[in-house]
Amino acid sequence: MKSTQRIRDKSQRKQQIQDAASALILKKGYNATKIEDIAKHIDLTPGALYRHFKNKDELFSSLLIEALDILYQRVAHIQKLVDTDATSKILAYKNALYETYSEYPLMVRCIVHVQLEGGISNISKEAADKITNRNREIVAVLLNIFEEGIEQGLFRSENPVVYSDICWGLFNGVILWEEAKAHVNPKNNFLKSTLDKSFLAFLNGISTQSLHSI
Amino acid sequence: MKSTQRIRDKSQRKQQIQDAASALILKKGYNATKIEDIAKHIDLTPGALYRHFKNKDELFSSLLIEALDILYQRVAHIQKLVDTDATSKILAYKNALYETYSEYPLMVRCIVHVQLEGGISNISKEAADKITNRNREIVAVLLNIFEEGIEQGLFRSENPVVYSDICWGLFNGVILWEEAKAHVNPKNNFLKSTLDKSFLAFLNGISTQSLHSI
Amino acid sequence: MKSTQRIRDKSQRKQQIQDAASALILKKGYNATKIEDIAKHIDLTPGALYRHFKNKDELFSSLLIEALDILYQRVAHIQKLVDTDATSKILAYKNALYETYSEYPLMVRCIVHVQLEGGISNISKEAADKITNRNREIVAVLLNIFEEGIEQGLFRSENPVVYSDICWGLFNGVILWEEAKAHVNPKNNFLKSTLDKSFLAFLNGISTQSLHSI
Amino acid sequence: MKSTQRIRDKSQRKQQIQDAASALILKKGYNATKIEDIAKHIDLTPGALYRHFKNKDELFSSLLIEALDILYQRVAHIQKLVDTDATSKILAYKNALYETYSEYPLMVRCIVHVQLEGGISNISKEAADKITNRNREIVAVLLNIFEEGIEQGLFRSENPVVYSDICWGLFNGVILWEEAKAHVNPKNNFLKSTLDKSFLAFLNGISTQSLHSI
DNA sequence: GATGAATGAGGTTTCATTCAT
DNA sequence: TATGAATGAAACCTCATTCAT
Repeated sequence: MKSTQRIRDKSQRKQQIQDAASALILKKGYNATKIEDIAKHIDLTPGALYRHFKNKDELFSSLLIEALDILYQRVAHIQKLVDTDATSKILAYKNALYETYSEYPLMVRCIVHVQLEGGISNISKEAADKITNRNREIVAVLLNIFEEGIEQGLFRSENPVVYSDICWGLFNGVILWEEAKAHVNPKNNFLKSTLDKSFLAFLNGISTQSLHSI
Repeated sequence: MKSTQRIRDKSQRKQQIQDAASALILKKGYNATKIEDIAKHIDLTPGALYRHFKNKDELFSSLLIEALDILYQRVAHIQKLVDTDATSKILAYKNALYETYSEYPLMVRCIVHVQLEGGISNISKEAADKITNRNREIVAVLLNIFEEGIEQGLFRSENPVVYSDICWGLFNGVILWEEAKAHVNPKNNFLKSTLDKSFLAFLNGISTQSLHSI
Repeated sequence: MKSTQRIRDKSQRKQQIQDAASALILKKGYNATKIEDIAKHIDLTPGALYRHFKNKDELFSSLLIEALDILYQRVAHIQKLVDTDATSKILAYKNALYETYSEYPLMVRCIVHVQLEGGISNISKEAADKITNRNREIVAVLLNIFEEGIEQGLFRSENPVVYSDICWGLFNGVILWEEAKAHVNPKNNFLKSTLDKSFLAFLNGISTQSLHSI
Repeated sequence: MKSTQRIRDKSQRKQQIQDAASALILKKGYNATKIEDIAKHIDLTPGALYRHFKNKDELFSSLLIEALDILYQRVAHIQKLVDTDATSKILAYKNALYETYSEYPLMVRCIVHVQLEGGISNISKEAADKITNRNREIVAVLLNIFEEGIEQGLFRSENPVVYSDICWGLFNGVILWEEAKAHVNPKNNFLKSTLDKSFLAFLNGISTQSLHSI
């Protein structure tokens, strides 16, 4: 059907724009990435781009929302796992983060950008709310796992919010730091390995029993 | 003496500009902070600002350099401590980071900004080099402590670079995350406490013996 | 075809800008000619101008490059003339200079401006090199003619560089002087006539035989 | 006497400023030479400079006026020479030009600058008139010599204005051209020699008899 | 008389966004 | 629906000139 074709085309084009934006922002930073750059990168004109996204911030936030949606699907699934201890769930959570980051490498940048700039200015309330809520949901999962782990006596007794905050800080911080190092010296990319070790160390540090896997 | 007065005036004015810039960037983000905002904030015209800083990026980088210089003095001192084990030194390092951050709250933002934007564009080579070198020196101290700790058998055997990378990621990540939370809800500011706990957990996780202090 | 139309449009607009710039600089001088003046003169906004020229100096240098390219074509052709003595070739060279100047009256201004300001600051290395090289090529032609004339015994024996330097000084100097006079009193414009006489006098002065044409 | 001392001081300071301005403009061009540069160059402050010159253009024009006054004294003297033929007088005129230029190397730049920019904007009517009148007087001397030479049958019959225009163009043009060459390659400075040859060639070209001196 | 920080007006340049074609 | 030139609103930055000290 013609209309289906159209919709697919439109949707593909949208994806194309997002990919281009993602790649360029990743390389040059948000402010250094111009609308015209993005358009040119996929043989489009600035005007055409505005048929798909209301403005630059809306395009940017769409990247974040997409990543957060995928991430949510992945972490939501972890909650439901049975026969899995909290420690493994945290590691699964970390893997979900990492996998989503692999597919949407802009995810961390977006999150940090939002933190640095205190939000995204020119987006609809809906988009802003969606980001806030998804964030909350995603963090809530982590919180739940820590609560569970503490209840089960696996983790030392502590406010689970503290644990979840540390986890998020650790993830974003390590990604950011390793990205920066990889940017300077692209050959030595130990991102995944460092990330894994950081989580193992942290988990080991809050566990009531020594983890053999370390 | 007149000339002394003048020098103090000039130096004070420079500090004033840096303070205003720091406060505004902290509140609104780097790009959203306009030269005119900074100037107005201290009852000055934009032009006057350029007597003290060659351009916006140079002003910005001066904030980072100042913080890094102070930070370096503090961490350099840690290296020389005797009768102090590696674990305590890491905690001292973290405290140095936190204290410097308390005085120069923009420090973390700057570091992250530089990582996000891939450097600062309009600064002199000297300024850029200074930042790079100070950074290297500061990280080198951390690296040394970890090497020492591993050697002494206090920390599990691992590439010390991994440990130092995790530390930096952890510090920046936690600060950033807690800042963002405090921004949304200024009353609940658990930054220091969460940071302390994160380091203790991490240290505990990599220690060969359980740390009693946790 | 649409694209052809577009290209012509773009190219025409570029020409329009150059014409406006040329006219205004001729009237008011380079520094007194503002980007906004040029834009207004052709019902454009300053910003639109930057789609065609990277900056003011690049626009300015484009005027010079265009003139030098045309000039080169004209003088290069003279070299190849057979059955033409060196004296006639010099006169042909002078005519080429004058004709190009007639079409690009900014040519002399540009050359002199470059000499006064010691170059053009904000242009790409390519543009700067192009100017330097074209200049060299154009002067080289004149040099060759003088070498030839000296060899043929038409001109008194002398370093041909001296002759060519004098010619260039003479041309630019007379144009500049007559332009200034015409500026004060537009009615009495003897530029062409004075230029012709100056070259005849100079050629007569360096010839081994009296030139009947004077 | 105290007041005499003061006046001398003031006068010396003024000279100092003029010298600094001259040197800097010569090196960097008029627009690239900032008031603060000039002041710093002689350990002065911008404010102090304005005690001696009403504004930048007034300072600039003072340089021109001083040179023109000296030049006038020198060429006026030539008119009164007896037992000197017109040809020698022209050469003396050229020497006066060159000598003045040697002492006030900005002279040619100023003249050309005025021609390029169509005058000097921010100067008093008196200053502007002084420049115009001195110029006229100086040119008048040259004109007289040519009239005399034509009358005496030394120079070919021609409108003497044409001859004087060519002379001025030749002088300024050759100086400008050679300055530009010397700027690129300071070692090969043939300014004086080329200038002399240019005048000899020109004079020979308009003479009714061959000049032996060439 | 000197100082030099500050002004203020104006310049160049940038770019997200629009809109006639 | 796509085009891409143009807009327009700011931003950064410059510097001759002033003026309180």
